Amino acid sequence: MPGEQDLEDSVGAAAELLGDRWTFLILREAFFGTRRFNEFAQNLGLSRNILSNRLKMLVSQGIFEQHPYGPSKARNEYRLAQAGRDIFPIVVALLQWGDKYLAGSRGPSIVLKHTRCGNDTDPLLICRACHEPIELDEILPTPGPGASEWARQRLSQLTDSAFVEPAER
Amino acid sequence: MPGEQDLEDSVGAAAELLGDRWTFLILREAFFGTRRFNEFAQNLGLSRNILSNRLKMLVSQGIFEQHPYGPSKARNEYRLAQAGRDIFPIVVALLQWGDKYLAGSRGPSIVLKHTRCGNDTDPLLICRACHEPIELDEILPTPGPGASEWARQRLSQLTDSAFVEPAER
DNA sequence: CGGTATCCCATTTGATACTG
DNA sequence: CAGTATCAAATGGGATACCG
Repeated sequence: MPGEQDLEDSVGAAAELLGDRWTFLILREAFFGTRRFNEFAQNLGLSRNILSNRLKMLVSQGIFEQHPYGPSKARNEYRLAQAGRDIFPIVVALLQWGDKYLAGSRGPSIVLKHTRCGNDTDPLLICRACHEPIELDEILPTPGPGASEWARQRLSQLTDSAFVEPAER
Repeated sequence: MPGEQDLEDSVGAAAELLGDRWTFLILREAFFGTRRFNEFAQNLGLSRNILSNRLKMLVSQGIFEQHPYGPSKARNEYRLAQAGRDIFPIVVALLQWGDKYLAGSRGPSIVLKHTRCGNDTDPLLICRACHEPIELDEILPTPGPGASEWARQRLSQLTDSAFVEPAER
């Protein structure tokens, strides 16, 4: 069991839930159109008991929805529900980072094509308010309504751009 | 040992590297300005041997840089290197998803303030080419230069918006 | 085909103790 | 403070066998 004050924020909770050796891969498969149990198992090469666990978890979290199909509806397809579709930005962010730092000399294995405009695209994060690109040193985390007292304390001590190289202390 | 064809893409590689129970939390701490061994240990409540392992891994991956400090430079600070700063979009994406689906009734624990424009912000993903927001059903993954033969095969079979609800098969 | 149950092994975890 | 070493316990993994 971890310390008492972790998981207070959504990063922790989301990482705890999704940050699993297989979960992201299952999700990636889903974004590639995979829907059936055996397709997941074969494409990823994971054993079926684990797949069963993960799928069950993901359904219980509202990330996948089961859709019976086939003769007498005896079988299930796993389709992304809204909570699952909303994971796409996370997958994109992982893809971009991996391409930049892990892809090796051959270059990225996957390129995202934006069918709306026809270009290969490299998604960019902007501020929804002012439409400028998000720069790390222009973002300050502040306590929100759900912040614990501990988190509130910590966050309110942050000065602007806390991560910027500090003077030697 | 997983199947033969997994980890072919950057999502898999990045998830394998970062998708760990503690790694994301350590990174989040770093984005909050934490730099010292004991600060990490205390704020996260993880045991020091594990922290030691993770930090070593993150340094070896170029995510953190060690900066000696203190009397006789005997101690190390862990600062985000460029590869580490570039993880910020992933953390933001996790935060947004977590806030939306896991935060509960109290609301998000962390709000990102864009100091440049002064607003609390909810970062948005847009296409770098046409500047329109990224919609899941307008993105098609295509094989890139580093794609394996297997990945190339699979991706080239994807039709437009593969994840969209299909007709019953 | 679409799972579930069982079993065994490798790894990881966290407590604790120790060192410079 | 900043780690490393050790170790028992829990966990997670895959193989296999089994069921509707």
